[in-house]
Amino acid sequence: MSREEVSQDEVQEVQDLIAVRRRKLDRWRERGIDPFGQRYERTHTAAEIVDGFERLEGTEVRVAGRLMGMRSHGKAAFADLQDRSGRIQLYARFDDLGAESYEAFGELDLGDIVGVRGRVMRTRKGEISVQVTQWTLLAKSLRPLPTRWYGLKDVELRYRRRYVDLIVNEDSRRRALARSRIVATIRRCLDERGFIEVETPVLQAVYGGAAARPFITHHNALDMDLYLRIALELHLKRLIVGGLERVYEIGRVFRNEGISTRHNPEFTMLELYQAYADYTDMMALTEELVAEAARAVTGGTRVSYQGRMLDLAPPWRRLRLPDALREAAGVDYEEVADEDGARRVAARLNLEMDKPPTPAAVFDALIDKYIQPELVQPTFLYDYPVAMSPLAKKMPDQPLLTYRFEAIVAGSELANAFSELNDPDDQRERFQQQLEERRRGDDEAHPLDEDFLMALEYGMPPTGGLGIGIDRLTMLLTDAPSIRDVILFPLLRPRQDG
RNA sequence: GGGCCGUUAGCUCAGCGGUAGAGCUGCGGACUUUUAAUCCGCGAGUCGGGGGUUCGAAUCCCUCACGGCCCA
Repeated sequence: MSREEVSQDEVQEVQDLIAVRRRKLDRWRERGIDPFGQRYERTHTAAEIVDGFERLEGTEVRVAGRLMGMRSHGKAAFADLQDRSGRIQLYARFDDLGAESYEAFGELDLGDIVGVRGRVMRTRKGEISVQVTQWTLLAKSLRPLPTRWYGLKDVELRYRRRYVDLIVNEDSRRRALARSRIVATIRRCLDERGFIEVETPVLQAVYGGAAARPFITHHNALDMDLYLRIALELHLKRLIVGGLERVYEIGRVFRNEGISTRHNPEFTMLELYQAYADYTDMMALTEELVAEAARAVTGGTRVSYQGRMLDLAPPWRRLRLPDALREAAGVDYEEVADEDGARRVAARLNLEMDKPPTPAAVFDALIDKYIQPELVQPTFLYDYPVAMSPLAKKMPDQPLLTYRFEAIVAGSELANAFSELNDPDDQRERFQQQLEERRRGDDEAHPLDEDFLMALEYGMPPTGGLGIGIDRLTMLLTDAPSIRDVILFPLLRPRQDG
C-alpha cells in the first residue's frame, strides 16, 4: 500500500461518522472509562425538574438521558438532555468540573446516554438547567442521529427504525405515550364496572367472530395447520356461557388482508361481553369509554381530527340504519332481502362490488358509499340487517334486522356491537347460511364452529357485546392520519439490498 | 391487483444529457449564560439495484426492489 493510499484511508476514516464515534469509544476505554456503564439512580425526570423548579431550585438532582444538543463556549458548555418526560438543559463549566472532566464532557457525541449530577438553577436567559458537578457516560452512541432541526421525515425509515423516530420525533413519542394511556384508561373503566380481563387462544383450529381471511400457521408436534385468530368474540362468549358474566380482552388479532392507512394485518381489538345487557347498554358504554379515553389523552372530549373538530361527549347521535339507507340511497332494506333484490339494487345504483352481490355485500357497499362518509361527528348507526350480522340477535318483530350497531366517527368505523345471538338453533342456521355464501365464493364468510354451538346449547344469558379497534381509537385521539403512526412496528416488506 | 409519486452525503433537500451541490450534522480552531449559539477553516457520495440508449446518464428508456398517496 503506497503512502498516498494510506493517507486516503485516514481521510476516509475521519469522514465516516461512525468511525469517528468508534475512535471516541476506544478513547474512553484507553482512559479506563467503560463506555457502556452501569445502573444509574436518578432522582428526577426532566419534566419533574421543569415543573417543580420553584421547589427544586438550588437542590442537587441526578438525571439521566440522551444528549440531544451541545453548545460549547470554550470554558462553559450547554447541552440538552432528553428523557421520556422531555428535555432539560445541562450547564457545564470548566470551573465546576475541572480540566479533565470538562474536556471529556466536550468529547461527548449527540446521542450518547449520560447520567448527570448537579444543582437545579436558571440561566441568565431564563432556561431551567442542571449545573453539572459530576457526570457519567452510560452508553456510547455509535451511530449519528438525524439532525434535531430537520428530524427524521423519511416515512419508511420512521417505520423501519422506530427507535430513531422515537428519539427524534416528538409526535411519535406523544402517540406512543397516548396509546398507553388510552389502554390503561379502558382497563380502569372496565375494571371499575366489574369486568374481568381474560386471555383466549391466538392459535385456533377453527377461526371466527368476523368476516375476514385468516393467517394459517403450522404446529409441528401435532402436525396440523392452525389459524391465527381474526377476532376474540367466540371464546369470550364461551366464557359468558361459563358464568364469568362480564369479561373483556384487549388483544392482537390477525387478518390476512391488504395494508392501507387504516389496515395493518395485525391490530389490537378490545372486545367485551356483559351478561344480562343488550346493545343499548353497549351504546352507553361505548360513549363512556371513548369519552374517558379522550379526557385521559387530551383533557377534554373535543378533539381535532385531520382538520375537523369532533365532540366525543355523550350522548352521541343515534341513526337507524334502515332510515339512513332510505334517505341517503333511496333503498328500502327489505328490497335487499334476497339475492335477486340485492342484485337489482346493485345494478340500479351502479355499485362497484368486488364480491358476488349477496345481500350482505350489497348492504356493505351501500353503507360504505352513501352513509359512512357522511358521518363525521360520532354516530351510532343501528339496527343492521341480519344478512350481514351472523352473530347478532334478531329483532322478533322484524326478523330481517338485528340489534346491532356500529359507531362511526370521522367517516370511519370505531366500534361494533350487538345484543348477542344466544339461540343455538338460530345460530346454527346463520352458520349454515354463511357456509352457503362461502360456497358461492365469499372467502370471508364465517366458518361453522360446532363447539361454539355446543356452548350456546348449554345456555348463554342475554348478553351485550362490544368491540372497539384500539388502533383506530388511538388514531382519532392523536390526530394520526395513518394506522402506522399508532402501531410502533407496522408490517413492512423486508428490505433487501439491491 | 391498478394508477400516480418518491428513492442523491448521517439528516433535510436541490440538481433532470456535459467535471455530483446546499443547509444542518461531523472534524480542527476561537469563545465562561447558550438554546437551530456564533465566527474561521476542512471534509463528507454504490445519485436504491441491474440492464439499455448515448461520445457522455443522477438526469432518457426498460426492469427489479422498497416506500408513500389514491383507487379496488
